[in-house]
Amino acid sequence: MNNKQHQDIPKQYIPSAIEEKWYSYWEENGYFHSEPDERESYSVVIPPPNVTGVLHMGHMLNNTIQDVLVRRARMLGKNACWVPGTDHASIATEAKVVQKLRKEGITKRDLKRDEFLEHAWDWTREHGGIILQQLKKLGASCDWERTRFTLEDELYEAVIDCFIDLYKRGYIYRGQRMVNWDPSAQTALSDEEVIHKEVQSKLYYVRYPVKDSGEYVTIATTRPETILADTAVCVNPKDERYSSLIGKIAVIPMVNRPVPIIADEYVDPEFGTGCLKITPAHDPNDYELGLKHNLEIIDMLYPDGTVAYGIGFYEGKDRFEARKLIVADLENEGLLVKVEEMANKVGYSERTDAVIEPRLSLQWFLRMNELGKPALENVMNDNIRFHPEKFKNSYRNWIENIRDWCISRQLWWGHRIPAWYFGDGESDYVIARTEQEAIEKAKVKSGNYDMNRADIRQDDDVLDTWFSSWLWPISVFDPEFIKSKKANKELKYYYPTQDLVTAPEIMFFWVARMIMAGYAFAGEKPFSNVYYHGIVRDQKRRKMSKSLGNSPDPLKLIEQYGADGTRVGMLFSSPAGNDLLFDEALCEQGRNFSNKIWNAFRFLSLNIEEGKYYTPSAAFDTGNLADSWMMERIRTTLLGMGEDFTKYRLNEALKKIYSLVWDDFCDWYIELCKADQPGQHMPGENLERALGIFEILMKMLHPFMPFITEEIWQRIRPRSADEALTISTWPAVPDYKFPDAEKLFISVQAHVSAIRNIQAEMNLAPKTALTILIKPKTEEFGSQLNEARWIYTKLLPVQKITIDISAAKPKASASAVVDGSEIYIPLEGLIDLEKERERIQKEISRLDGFLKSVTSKLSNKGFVENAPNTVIDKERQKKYDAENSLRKLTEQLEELN
RNA sequence: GGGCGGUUAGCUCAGCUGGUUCAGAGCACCUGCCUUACAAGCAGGGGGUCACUGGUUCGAAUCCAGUACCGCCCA
Repeated sequence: MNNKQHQDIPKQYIPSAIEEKWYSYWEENGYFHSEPDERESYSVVIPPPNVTGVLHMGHMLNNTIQDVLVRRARMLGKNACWVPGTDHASIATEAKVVQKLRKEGITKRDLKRDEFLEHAWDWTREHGGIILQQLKKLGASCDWERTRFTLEDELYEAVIDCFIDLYKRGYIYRGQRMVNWDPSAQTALSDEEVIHKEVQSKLYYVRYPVKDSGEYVTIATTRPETILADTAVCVNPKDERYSSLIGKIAVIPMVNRPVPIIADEYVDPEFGTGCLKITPAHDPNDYELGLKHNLEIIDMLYPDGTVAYGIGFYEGKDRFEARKLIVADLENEGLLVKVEEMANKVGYSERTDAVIEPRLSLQWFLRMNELGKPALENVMNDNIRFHPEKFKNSYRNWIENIRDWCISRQLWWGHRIPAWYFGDGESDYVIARTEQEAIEKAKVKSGNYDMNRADIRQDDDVLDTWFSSWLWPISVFDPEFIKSKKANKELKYYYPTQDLVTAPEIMFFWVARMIMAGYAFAGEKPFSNVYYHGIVRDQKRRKMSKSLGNSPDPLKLIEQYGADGTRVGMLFSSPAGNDLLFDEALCEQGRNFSNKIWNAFRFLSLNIEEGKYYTPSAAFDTGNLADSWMMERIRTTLLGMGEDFTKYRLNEALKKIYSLVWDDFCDWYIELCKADQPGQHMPGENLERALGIFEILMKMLHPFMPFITEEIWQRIRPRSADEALTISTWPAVPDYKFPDAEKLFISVQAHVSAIRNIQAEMNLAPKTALTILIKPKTEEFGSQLNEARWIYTKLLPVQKITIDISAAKPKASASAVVDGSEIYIPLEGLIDLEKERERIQKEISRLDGFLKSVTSKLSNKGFVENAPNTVIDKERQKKYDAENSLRKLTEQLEELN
């Protein structure tokens, strides 16, 4: 390194000036591209964001974590492959397109399927992939040549193949079932897409006349409008209050429908009146009871949630409007007994936030029982590891209570179900990849060999988005695999992937189903580890969302604090599985750290002598205490970080390197490298060693802060394209150890701190030259300290330093006892006796308290008899040391009086 | 209703295998400093009955049980 290239290093780090430069450099040189080779593979598939989405804080966290893992794996010499891509997000995207069209005065109903899809593709082309460009700003080291989209031709085919395959295997069936109906999007939803929220509702008590008796039976309901579709009243057979009613006929109000009063254990006598109205068409439990007791099923709602024709009341009114109307009417007729306030759970659509209506509907379902078995087993036995582990429990709970998956959606944007109908019967359909194939199959199934394309029609519906993304870890590598069953080179090499990084909220939607698909199609897990990170929340613990407007713009954060600073900010308070209370102050801390690193580098640069060239040195001076200590610190930090990474404690690993760079390297090591006199350059060999250490630190920091580390790495010396930091190797843990050097250095640090404390407490001007007298605790320690004299001189304004085991405390001096050694600072004329007494008294009481606890421990018979010898010896040593120090301090105090 | 997790400094959280003064970090706070890099900095400092109660143990923030409160997931 020479100074030519380091002129005019700005005093403050300006990330924007370098981030784009290095990202382009990395990309141009293909560092992120991976091809199968003889190395061990390390693959990660991105949780594909919505194709038309924009980067939010959740993506920032998610992708920062992935990038750290991927970059470190790359540096460990693995063939790292991070596959990026986007999801077509069926319902979310379709909703956006519908909304956009509405603004243009077009309703979906006005359009044919093809026309609508054309609009959707326009929208996708316009907004699609923006998010991937944004990820580059974050530094994400994805293999962009492998970018995938769930609705691209190849992946589309894979999903169709998947449907056909599962149908053949008997896992997919079509049936009339109670589904979650979203009246706003007018589609069925899976159980997972329904969010149950607790709301304040009203419980209405309504009287139904009992036929020919003059009696009434009172039911309680939160949805009185469904009374119109009641087909029974049910009581518990053990409920003596109602036993006389069983078998009689109740008359449904308004519609005057006679219905049976039946008995079933299902009814909870404690709830409401103990009398349950049964509406088989609009409640899942009622539906089951309906089947059991063979009740009539009356559907009273249109798909848009309005009251259907033929019910006789409130036709065309929205369900909630109808609720108000029927309550008023019931009241007028004197049938409304009372209304109670009640908290209950109501299901809402995850996407449209509409209140879900349970609705009887003909849909496609996937049987989950068999698929769930290997998926459960391999998570419970840690073949697939969850981090943190606690999520195994909810995963188990979900799979063990799993119900069949409703996979059809009444939408157009997505993978169209490959079912073709040739009649109106429930089984008048065939499953086929193409229309031609469908015609042939339909001929066979119907026995009508005159069929042509006019006689069949394809199912209008598409498949649930997750029915495509559950194939993601397979299909991104080999879209043909589902059909061919023969893995291509890529799938063989990259599958199973290593780590999946995602949020627990999509554990059921996606993670569980990927695992099922992995075993169902590849016979193998899709990934070995799942890292669940928390949700990014604001200071009030609210989830960050666009609608709340409480989310900062990630790109603005990057602009303001740098990508590196923002990454550090996100990672800092984000242990796995814990929610992150986002605070810009964290990014600020990250930016400050960038600046610190920058200035450490700047300082070293400023020490370069005109015209000289320096080579960073990997060798270090074993005779130099600072070097040995620093290398030991690097060694233990590498070990610690390695352990943190295996446990996915990225924030811990970051904290370790952060502290190594800032607290050790900047605050101590660089200080000790400095020349003796202001204005002088650092000695050449010091500089080269410091640069050598700096290189190691840049490597250790690179996965977390890729941009600034690459910039400095390239500034330290000129590098060819194969010497970029991004593709360099992670530092090996050195096999040499210097625990003694570390120990000694820590003692010296403690001395320096004690002296600084005296300086501060005695209000000495920082430059007041000090005479330091150290009385070491042992002869041997004294000679060790002698070797380290230069450290005191470098870090303190030393006039004279004496290390002498027979030293006596000079008059009017401040003093301290550090680990048995005594330090005296003569302060003739400067000392404030009162303050010094206070200082020492404080230390005495601290030690006194400590001594008491140690003594009581040692005088405890049980302890001495039971504790291991090593522990007892330690306690005795502590007691001895404390007594020793206390004695010295007491003497010092007496001398002051 | 079922399951899971949490409660440690003003705030956000570490504390992993019970044993070092183990009660810690960052931020915030107080004091002093523009010291040959960095005021986005340096040095020094104050601050917690580890939710509560009981148990196990020679020894508990740590293990167990109960209580209170908070959060999440599922029905």
